[in-house]
Amino acid sequence: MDTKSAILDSALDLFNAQGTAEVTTNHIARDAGISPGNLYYHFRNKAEIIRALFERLFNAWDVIFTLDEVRQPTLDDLERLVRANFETLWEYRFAYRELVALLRQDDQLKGRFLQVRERGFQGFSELFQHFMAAGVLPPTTGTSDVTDIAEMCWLISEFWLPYLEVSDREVDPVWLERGVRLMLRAIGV
Amino acid sequence: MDTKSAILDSALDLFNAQGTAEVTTNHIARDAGISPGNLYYHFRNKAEIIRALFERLFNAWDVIFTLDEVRQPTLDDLERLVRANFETLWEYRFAYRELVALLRQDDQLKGRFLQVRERGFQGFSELFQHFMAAGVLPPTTGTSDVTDIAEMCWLISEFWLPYLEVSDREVDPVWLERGVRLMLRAIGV
DNA sequence: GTCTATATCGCGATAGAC
DNA sequence: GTCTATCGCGATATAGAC
Repeated sequence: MDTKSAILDSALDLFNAQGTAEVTTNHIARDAGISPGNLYYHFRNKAEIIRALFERLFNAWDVIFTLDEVRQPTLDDLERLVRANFETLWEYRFAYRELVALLRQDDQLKGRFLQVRERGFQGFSELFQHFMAAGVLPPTTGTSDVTDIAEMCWLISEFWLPYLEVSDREVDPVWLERGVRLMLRAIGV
Repeated sequence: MDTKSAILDSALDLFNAQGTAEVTTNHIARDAGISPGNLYYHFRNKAEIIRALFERLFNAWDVIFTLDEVRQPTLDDLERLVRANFETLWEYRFAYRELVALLRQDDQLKGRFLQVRERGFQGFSELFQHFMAAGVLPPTTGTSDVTDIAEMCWLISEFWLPYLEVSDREVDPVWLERGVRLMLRAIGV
């Protein structure tokens, strides 16, 4: 049993349930079944725990957004991708709930996050180029339009879950599907 | 000079700059130029200050969303409304940055917020009915489609600013206009 | 690697004088 | 209505034994 992982598991659960500000290192240690002192053996402070959780999220993204290069992606691929992304964002829901605050508190995290996000968005935009090339999107659509659509989709991807939470709706498969549908509508299919 | 207002002004500035968790009642008192004890004469605790700031936001919304009843609204009205909403949300940007967390911490605030938001969204949806009636939107569009469009626009209204911040872009008139344009595109004009 | 014990700090909140 | 003084608490982080 890896103590470091146990700490991160507990931290994730508690952050998701109560928020990073409310959860103390003592809470995390107790939930993980270790002493507060031991926690500080594995992590220098709470910020480092948060950064480690973000790295987990980045890894999950890597898996999701690494597309099969051998064939042209389809709209089904896009749907699957968005669904997988929703599920991952739900697993790490504390992150986007508090994102602006977390990034301001930690320059190191901010830099890393922007870097990862930028790469992700670029891959996402390329998807749309593929769609145009494959004729899924009308090829007459101008470049700026494609950018608009990609950005619109990205906005939905990132904020549909917070939107549901703010609306006091259950984040369940039905509402997630609605997010997917809204995105497909944005694309115009 | 109204001390209560001075406290709220200081709190708003500090919350926007640093986040509600980082800002203590002592900070607010110092910024407002009063003693910590005096702050507690006017407000029972920090949560009450936050609720008061949300009430200010609600009032601002009231002004924005109270439409002239005598004439049919136009797309220009919609644009103006969205711009005004962006500006207000920027003035109270701490609110949507931390919204999910703030609502979970305070049931009273949560109930009030959902009530105000629900009313706002209903008024917003009615706008779209007007548009259909006035022929700005194609009348053939189904009811569920209109709901989709309204929800899409609402999502943009609420999260375009956080989206900009997460993107590390300046929240300036140019980027705000882009939000408006994205919304008009969602409507299909 | 993990524990217990503890130092240090600062926040939220109250009491009581003016 | 405003101040100063202060209590009580709990959080972060470290020291040192095992």
